[in-house]
Amino acid sequence: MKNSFIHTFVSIDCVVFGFQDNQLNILLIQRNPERNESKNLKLPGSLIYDHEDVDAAAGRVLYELTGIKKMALKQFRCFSSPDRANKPEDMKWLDTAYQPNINRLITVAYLSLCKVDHKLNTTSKYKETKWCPISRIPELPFDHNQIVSESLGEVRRWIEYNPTIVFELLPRKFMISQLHKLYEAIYDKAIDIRNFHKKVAAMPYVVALEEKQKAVSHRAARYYKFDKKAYNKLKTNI
Amino acid sequence: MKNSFIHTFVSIDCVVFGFQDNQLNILLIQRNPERNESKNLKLPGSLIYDHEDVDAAAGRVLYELTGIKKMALKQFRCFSSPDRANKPEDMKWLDTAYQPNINRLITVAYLSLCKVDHKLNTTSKYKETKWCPISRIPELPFDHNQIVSESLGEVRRWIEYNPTIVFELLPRKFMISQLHKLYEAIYDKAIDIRNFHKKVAAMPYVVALEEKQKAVSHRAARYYKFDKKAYNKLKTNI
DNA sequence: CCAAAAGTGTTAATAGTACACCCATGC
DNA sequence: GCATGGGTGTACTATTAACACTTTTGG
Repeated sequence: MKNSFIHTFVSIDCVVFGFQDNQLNILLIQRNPERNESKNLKLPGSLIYDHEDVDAAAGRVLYELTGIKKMALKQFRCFSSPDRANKPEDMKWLDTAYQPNINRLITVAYLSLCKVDHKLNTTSKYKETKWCPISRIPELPFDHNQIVSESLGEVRRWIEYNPTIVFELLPRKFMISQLHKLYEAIYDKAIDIRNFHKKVAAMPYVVALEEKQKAVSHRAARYYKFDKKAYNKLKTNI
Repeated sequence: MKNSFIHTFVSIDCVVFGFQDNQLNILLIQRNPERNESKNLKLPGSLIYDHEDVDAAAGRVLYELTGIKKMALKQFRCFSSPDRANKPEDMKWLDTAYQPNINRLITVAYLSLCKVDHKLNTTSKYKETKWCPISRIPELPFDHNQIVSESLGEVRRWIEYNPTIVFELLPRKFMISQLHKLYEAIYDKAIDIRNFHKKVAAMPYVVALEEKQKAVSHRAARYYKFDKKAYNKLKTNI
């Protein structure tokens, strides 16, 4: 090679958020499922195939992981430091997982959102997965810790111009209290519950169901659902 | 190659905005300076060197273009369609400008902002440059038209969380009317001038100078400047 | 009747929008 | 004195923030 332009493999890595125990969690996978070590978790990701663009690759990885064909997905940044894949253990893993002599690897980071109670596809290459609270992310390979640390801000920005994506994190039927806790987790601050009720009441796309909570030792909460049609109608009217 | 993971060159492309004649303009360069054809303009960009990450490459291109070492810069999206570099004239240009047989090329798009009266570096490889109004961008190579079409929305989002970047587009000393026209151009709508004065008055980092316009056949406008220290102080107080 | 969480209204402050006239200057 | 663009204030509206008690239910 005469010049020194990079000629490189390209990967995508997904920061998949879930909501559990009133906290945001991130989905991590075991890098080497056979060895069940700790300190062996990473973000789900993949090299990109010839026929794909990066969005398609992210969609593929998420499909393999969750079985969902069109998950909410957002590209947020390309990570390309020349040093990002030169730790010995990371190079060794690339050798065996993909192919030897990957000298450089840039990655395009994606956000996605997933209901934690969704059954994950354990027949795929992602056999061992783990929801990990964002406050306790272990040491990860490559620059995955940096990717994770930039992701929450991106989720907040994403919600700014598409407030409906938060419902990807909740069950179909949810209670206002769940939505409330979710917002508190995302923005990491207390939100007044009365103002919050008012705010939700102003969202025509959050509709009350007849159904209520059962067998709880306090006043039963009403269930709500997200109505996509109502949202689209709202958007086209603006 | 046994498998079909992409092994590719990577470039960056910069959408450099300028403000001229009350319109946003984008800086385009002649692809082949010797042939001074029309329909031969492109976004400034470059392949990435071994020692660089994408931010550094964008900084390098902008430095070569403008002579400014640390231009305001924002990565906004990776463009990676398998088809993006397979028009015959684009492949031919890659052959001569870089090297033969570049089978695939992904690019990372950047935003930047530049004062249009800044002298551009015509001793570099970017000899022929042109400020082109965003309403009249010609047909560009690769997917540069798509990149441009996504860029204005990104500029708006950029301003959302860093309102100071707009001053990159104005002279050091500017009049409220210039700032006003700039906002109108960016948001593509009329903005009431009285409310705008109020808004500017509420920005402690826009400070009035003693100096006024001279030799104009109407009341002379006051000059203002952007005070970065005042902005940083404000930010740390929040 | 008590514990536990659900649900509900009012007021104050702030930010945003609409709107029209006088001012300074050169010619 | 007139044409040109500069600069100003007030009233209305919408949005956001602060704040505490009653309701329902199971045990």
